[in-house]
Amino acid sequence: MTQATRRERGRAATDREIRQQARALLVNDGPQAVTLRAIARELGITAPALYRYYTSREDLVEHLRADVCADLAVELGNDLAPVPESDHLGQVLAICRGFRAWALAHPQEFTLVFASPSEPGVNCPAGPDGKDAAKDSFGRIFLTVAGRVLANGLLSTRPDVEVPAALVPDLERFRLDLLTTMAESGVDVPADLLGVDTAYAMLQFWVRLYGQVALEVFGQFPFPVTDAGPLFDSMLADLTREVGLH
Amino acid sequence: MTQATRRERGRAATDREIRQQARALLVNDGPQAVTLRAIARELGITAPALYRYYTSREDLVEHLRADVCADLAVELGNDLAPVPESDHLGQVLAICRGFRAWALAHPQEFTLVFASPSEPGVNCPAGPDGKDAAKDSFGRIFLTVAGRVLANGLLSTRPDVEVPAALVPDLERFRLDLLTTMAESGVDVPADLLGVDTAYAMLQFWVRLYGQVALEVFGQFPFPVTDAGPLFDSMLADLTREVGLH
DNA sequence: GGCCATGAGTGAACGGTGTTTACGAGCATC
DNA sequence: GATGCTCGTAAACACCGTTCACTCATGGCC
Repeated sequence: MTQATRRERGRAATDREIRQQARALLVNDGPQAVTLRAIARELGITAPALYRYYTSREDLVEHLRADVCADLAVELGNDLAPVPESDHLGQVLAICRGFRAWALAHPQEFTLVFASPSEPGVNCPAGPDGKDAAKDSFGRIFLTVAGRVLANGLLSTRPDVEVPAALVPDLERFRLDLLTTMAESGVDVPADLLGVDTAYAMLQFWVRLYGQVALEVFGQFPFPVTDAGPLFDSMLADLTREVGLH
Repeated sequence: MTQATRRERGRAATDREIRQQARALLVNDGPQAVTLRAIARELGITAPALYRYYTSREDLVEHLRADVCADLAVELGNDLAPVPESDHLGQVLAICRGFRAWALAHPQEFTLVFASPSEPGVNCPAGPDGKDAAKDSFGRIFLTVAGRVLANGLLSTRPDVEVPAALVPDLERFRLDLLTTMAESGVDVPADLLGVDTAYAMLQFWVRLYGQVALEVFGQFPFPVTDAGPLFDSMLADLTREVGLH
């Protein structure tokens, strides 16, 4: 079981503790509170000791981002679990509502992961294939649901919206990426069911979902909204209707 | 002209300089670089002197937010100027594109003003009427354009989308707020042209505009996008079509 | 014109931060 | 048992926001 040596186990344990405490500070007191000295204090060690685990504070925060993503992924998985796999609309609604609920419940984490203005490549510790390794676990769960919907031929792109020509090359790459990712997740999507138009529809879906959630988290309504829930559901209904999901 | 005394003029001048330097630091080196000591250093004074002007660093940042808003408002005004007032669609496009361009060109400022996770009341120095005084100048310019469109009866809400019942009270307040604000801006909008459904449409318009811009600024696309411009224009076309603007 | 309150700015200090460096104790291995 | 490697410490440096006691020019008032 634990082939790791005694030292390795100890190291892994404190590493877990570090991230755990960092996370607690982030949630309870905001991002400016996640400070090396505070983390060390909670663990009963001194700040420089943390440099045995992370090269800098920013490095730690980066790993924190990945942790948050992973947690979000399992949380969305839990939201998805009670919905029967055959209820495709229900699954889509569950994951979208789950994402919103998570974001509203964890604004600090949401900001850290989804609203940090950083040039690409700095923010995300890219995996060996150049992809964002951290957010992948989160994206995968979205794509698994989307894949199941696609595999059942439940999506119908609107013929009246045409894909902007300038986006076609990017979308083509996205399409291939989707197909491989879905295949990895065990969902077999016939390639002809996922055209460039479908990829475009998925992009637009995400844009609106992300946008609505971000607006809610940052409270950027043009007037005080007592309950944004119905607004979100209205948007969600519009969204599912537009992609032909019923 | 300058009735102010010598001291008052000096005070106002250094205040301007403070905000100017703070702004420069924000733009060039990010929010964490706008530090009291750095600002003071640039001005050739010491940090405690800044406390004669602002009660704390947070207070200064708050005023910085207002400055940014005001600048955004005048910039949008400039974008709007070359478009003839009769070209309503052109005005709407100009202001939306202007907002996007500003956000992409000033990500730090955008984050500061539009993506800071803060409970309401803390963030914005509310005016005497309880409204967000800073963002008002920015919202007003949007509303002026919207008002002109409305006054000409160019908006047609879709009959197939119904307003969520839970939002009606909020929307009613928003509607009245809109009418008074538009009247203040010199645009006379007949009250019957701005129903709750129209207010809802305007809300949705803003949600999608804000959402798309935020997504672009934070680069949260599910795949690398070489040029997001066409995507934005596509969304904008969709948006104007949905509100019946042609 | 002289007086004095006021207000801008200073310097030192306190407690906090990230980070580097030199050093010591303990574990794993030969 | 000696050796080397790893985790952790203590001290130090350079910053940061903020407070406080202090100067000193300014501006209103007699």
